[in-house]
Amino acid sequence: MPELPEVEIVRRGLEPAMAGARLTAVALRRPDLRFPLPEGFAARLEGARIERLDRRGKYLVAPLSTGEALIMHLGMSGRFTLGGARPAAAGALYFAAPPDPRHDHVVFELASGRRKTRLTYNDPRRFGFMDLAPASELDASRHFAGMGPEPLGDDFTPAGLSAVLAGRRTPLKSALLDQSVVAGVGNIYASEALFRARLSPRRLAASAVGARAHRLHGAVRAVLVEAIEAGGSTLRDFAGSDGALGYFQHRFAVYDRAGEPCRVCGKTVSRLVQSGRATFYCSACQR
DNA sequence: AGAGCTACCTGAAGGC
DNA sequence: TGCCTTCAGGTAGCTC
Repeated sequence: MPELPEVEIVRRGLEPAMAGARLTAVALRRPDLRFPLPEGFAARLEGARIERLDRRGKYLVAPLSTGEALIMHLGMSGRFTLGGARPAAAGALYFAAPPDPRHDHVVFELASGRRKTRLTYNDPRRFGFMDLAPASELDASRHFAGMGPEPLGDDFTPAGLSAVLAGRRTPLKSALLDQSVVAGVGNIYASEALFRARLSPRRLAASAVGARAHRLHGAVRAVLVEAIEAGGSTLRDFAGSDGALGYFQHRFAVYDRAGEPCRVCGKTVSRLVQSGRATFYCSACQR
């Protein structure tokens, strides 16, 4: 489900409830998500105060008063439910979903002063995962070592992008999905960014250097910023913290639009499969 | 070393 | 209506 924009929307929704709160209890419905949870997971969390809620690529990272950080990845279908009061729209994060015993895997009890909140992690496909790592060595942790620059940060530059693409003999679309090239771009926004950059997804990555990399750099940033501003993309059931649905999907230029006319030139949008994932593009606009 | 495939797991949607 | 197949926003780990 979530790529960088959706994870960022979730982060913004959860942060007010999580930052500064204390974890008073952690309940595990099963010993693993996609991977086994780390040894003593609940015990290492209980009693800790959450300092902040950060994002790195598609990961959420919560540094704790214990010196460890809670690392969370939503996989394809992970979602958080905050509170326990009223149903809202179905979503990745919403207040008070009905209990789902089959897929509510982790339940955090939070306390801020005398206010208590429940945060539930639900994940039908169970591709998501959680981990703990020393907060001071996060960059070296197995999840973040080798991860590329944050696309909205200063470390992501046209020259840097050009340099990493230069050595890659893989289709440009596949390179964009590689989290070591740039963090947080997934299948939707890879197609969308390539359309904006007018670059073919089939083009060899090594050929997208110089001015082309410059265009791609700008396109990646623009599409991610706009998607965040739109509250993310709601394909099935993603929603923000207040239950609001993202609406960026209405602005897709090519994603999931195979057979429909290109919004720029009118030619039919094409679909192909690269590295096992669907790619959408306009063969007239993108070269 | 780098690139490409498969596995992982469940639910939704489409075809018949 | 129901059964079957296909597809889905993720990453890790295996092959070549």
